[in-house]
Amino acid sequence: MENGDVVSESCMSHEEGEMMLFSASELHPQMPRGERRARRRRKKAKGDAKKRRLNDEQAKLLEMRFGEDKKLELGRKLRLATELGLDPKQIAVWFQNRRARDKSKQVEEAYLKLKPVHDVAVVEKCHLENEVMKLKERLLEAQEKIRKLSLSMKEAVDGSRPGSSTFSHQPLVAGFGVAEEEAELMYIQESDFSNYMMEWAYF
DNA sequence: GACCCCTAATCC
DNA sequence: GGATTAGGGGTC
Repeated sequence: MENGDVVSESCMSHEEGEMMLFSASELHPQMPRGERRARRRRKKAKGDAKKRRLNDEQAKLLEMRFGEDKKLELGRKLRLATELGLDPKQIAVWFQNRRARDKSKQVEEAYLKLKPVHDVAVVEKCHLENEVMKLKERLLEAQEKIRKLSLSMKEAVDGSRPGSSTFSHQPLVAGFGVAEEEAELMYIQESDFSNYMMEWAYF
């Protein structure tokens, strides 16, 4: 189709039009209903207006000029319009649409660049969360062990009074089901134990 | 008033 | 159905 050809009338049915009206209202909730109707009427009235498709040469030159500079000053617009035999408004619209296409392309490229980075980060996050869960479980287990040990030690200390020394060299946890190597740790000076428990309480 | 954004209409 | 042209509202 050459520049200047008349575009045929819309083949959209009334029902289709109403459906489109609905989607427009969803996306432009701020637009009053009356205004939407008026807008549709205006659009329909302009159904006879010419919609000019640019020919290859015009498109090629516009692309070239766009490559030189994406913005369009008044002088440049008028010159281009004369050069291509187009309405200056058309030139402005073309540049506007071209900038929009350029922007969406850039957004798409940025997305494609960021996506793998994002995906790696998600996997890493998953691993770290797993790690945190495991560490929390270990911490709970350790806290439980400490609680049991402190209880047994307290009982042992209480049982050795009165007349007991400040040192207790008995294996305090023997008989409480604690592993051998852990039991060895139980030869603790009573004062050290108290200090330790105070620190633990502080935490 | 130029520009951006969303959208409809139309082309291919 | 994607690409293109153009209308129209909103913003600065």
